[in-house]
Amino acid sequence: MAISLKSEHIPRATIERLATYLQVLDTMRKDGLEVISSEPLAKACEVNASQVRKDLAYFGEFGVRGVGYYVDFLYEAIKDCLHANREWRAALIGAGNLGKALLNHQEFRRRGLNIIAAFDSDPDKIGSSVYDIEILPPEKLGEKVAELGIELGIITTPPEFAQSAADMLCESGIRGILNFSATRILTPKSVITEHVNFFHQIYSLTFGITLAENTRA
Amino acid sequence: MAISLKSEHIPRATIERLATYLQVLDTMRKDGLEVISSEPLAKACEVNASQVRKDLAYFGEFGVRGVGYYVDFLYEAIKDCLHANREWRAALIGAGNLGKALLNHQEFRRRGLNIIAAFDSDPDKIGSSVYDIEILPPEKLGEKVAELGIELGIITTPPEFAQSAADMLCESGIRGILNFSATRILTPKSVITEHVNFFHQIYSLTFGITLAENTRA
DNA sequence: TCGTGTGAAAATATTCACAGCC
DNA sequence: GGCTGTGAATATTTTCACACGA
Repeated sequence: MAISLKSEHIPRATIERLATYLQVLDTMRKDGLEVISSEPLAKACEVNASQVRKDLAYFGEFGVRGVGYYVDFLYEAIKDCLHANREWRAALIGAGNLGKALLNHQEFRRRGLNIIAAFDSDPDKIGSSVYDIEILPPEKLGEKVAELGIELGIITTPPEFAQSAADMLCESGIRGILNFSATRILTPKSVITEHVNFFHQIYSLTFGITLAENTRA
Repeated sequence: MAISLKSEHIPRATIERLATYLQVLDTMRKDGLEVISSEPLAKACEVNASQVRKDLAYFGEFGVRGVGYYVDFLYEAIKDCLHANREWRAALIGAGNLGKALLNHQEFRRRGLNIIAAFDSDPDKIGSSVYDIEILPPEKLGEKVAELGIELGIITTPPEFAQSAADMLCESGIRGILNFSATRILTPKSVITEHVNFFHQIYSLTFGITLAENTRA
């Protein structure tokens, strides 16, 4: 499917919601649901129904008036919108607990994110294999990125090594970085960086719970 | 420190940014920096300087005019704002790869999130220990939550078990849920749920990279 | 003088309401 | 008849610009 943007700028919040719609549609698809309208889809995602329609309208017309959206079709359409309808190859730096868990995260593979190379500077780890992926020394990064056509980098190192991992990834010719480390990293504008910080949600919980307790009182 | 809200409603985006400020201030603190002004702090977080000041203004006045913010003081103040200045106890359901990684995630402990109980329905896992935490059968959940004063639940099960894990957590008297599973879960309003979905960031990357490629052309 | 704290202005995002189409 | 797609109205968030205080 050819997706052409109807608007110059797409809000970041829209991209995040599209990812949520995908997740919910995936569940609905597995449950054998064939058609869904914006109202129940919105409810499942805890957003407003016109929000759903507006988000989709940035990219095209995917529904049928009077009917709703065909689940399979919409699922594929949104994947197209996000350019998630192809394999994306990634290299991971930092084979600690989290890194190893991500290396074996089936959900990534199922959705097209293939982590096909892993790096760590610990000599005890180098040479060992984690779920069929050999841990290589960081010096091999540039070589592997070129050889395997890797476009994404995933950083799961301790914070003190995160920036140098980012620098190496940028130099290797990668296009985007997913940073799971407990620090912010800086990259040139040509490399897009996304930060995954569990404390966003954790503090939303601690704040929200305490707020609820205090307003109830 | 006593924090009193200056405004009824705090934007969710503000809470997320406060979590980011904390992360950056933590790094600055480790680097021995004592005073910071909104401008460089904002730059490190990739936001606008008045955004930083406005976010803080929801909670109080933490700076010194003409000087800036004392790093240590601001760090503690923000933790107070988020109610992150105390231990929060959590139970984890689903001792797979990701669950185990989180059980041993030092960053959680260091920042006050203690996962002190873990549950899994797999008989092969029950009774084994992951980093000193014994894996218990789900039937023990209610008992442990009461006994240990657990307030948060973390779901790391496969998607098909996530809702029932959520139901059990709600019934056990937990206050908030952090859902890492690949599906949305529904909870009563009295239990706050936060969804962690790595694909928010992954799709932001795939979308952003492809957009950059196309507009460059 | 310098940088915070904050109303006012601008920009952005969300929701409404209904025309249009199946 | 029912639900999408969308312009217009609303609400929210961000940024500006400057008064204020160290």
